[in-house]
Amino acid sequence: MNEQGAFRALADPTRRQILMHLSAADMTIGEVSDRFEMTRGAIKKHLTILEEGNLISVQTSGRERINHLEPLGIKSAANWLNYFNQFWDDKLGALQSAIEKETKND
Amino acid sequence: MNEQGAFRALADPTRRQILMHLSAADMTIGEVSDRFEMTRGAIKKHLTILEEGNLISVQTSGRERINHLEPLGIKSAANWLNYFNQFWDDKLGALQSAIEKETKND
DNA sequence: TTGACATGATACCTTTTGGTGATATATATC
DNA sequence: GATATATATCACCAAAAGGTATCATGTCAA
Repeated sequence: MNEQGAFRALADPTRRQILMHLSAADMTIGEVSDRFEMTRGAIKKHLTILEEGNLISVQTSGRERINHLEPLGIKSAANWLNYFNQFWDDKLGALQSAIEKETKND
Repeated sequence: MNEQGAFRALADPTRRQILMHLSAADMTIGEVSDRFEMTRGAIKKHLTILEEGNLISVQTSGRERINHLEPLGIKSAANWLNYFNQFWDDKLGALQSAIEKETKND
């Protein structure tokens, strides 16, 4: 629950692109902003919103802030969406129930 | 692809609640707005945005408009999120690859 | 300690968003 | 036809979002 922060963060295309970049490697704010034609300030705001949605987490190292992907928010959004699978695809729903069972036994 | 409309629509909590209501039953605009303390006009706007994101589709019947859940948009958002599973949960990723294979053989 | 570098923070601007209220149109129903 | 019902549309408003520019702070390196 509390998927609001995650869905709010996911609504912006720039933020989704940031997540894609962070899936390739952890990055500092500067490294992220190098990949966009936008000021550091704007990127910093996006990173803050991603952090609030628990889609990324941040580790400070000296004067750098290293951003990396965080499962929590992404999973909460994905779980919310997966609720709807049951309404049009029973087979998929059954398999995903199996996954949940499986992952609990880790 | 083109998941922007879906994610934009999902960002608002009222719209996510509407989807939950529509998962129980198809509803006219009036029936949806009866479930919220908000004007019909506001609900109509939300339904338009949900339709633009392909999260619902609408069938006209006389003077009524019947809204019902639509897999397309929800699946496109879910698929986008599922891409990230591979980065922290190999077992889950493997099982979901199996699902994709399975559902293609339908 | 001085200077360069990475980030933090703030004020400001424009556009979008989420909502209201009023009015118009189309369709049932009597 | 007259009237009630369901929705459509439009103007309007306040607040939030997305961006810039500027200045402050903390840290590394010589």
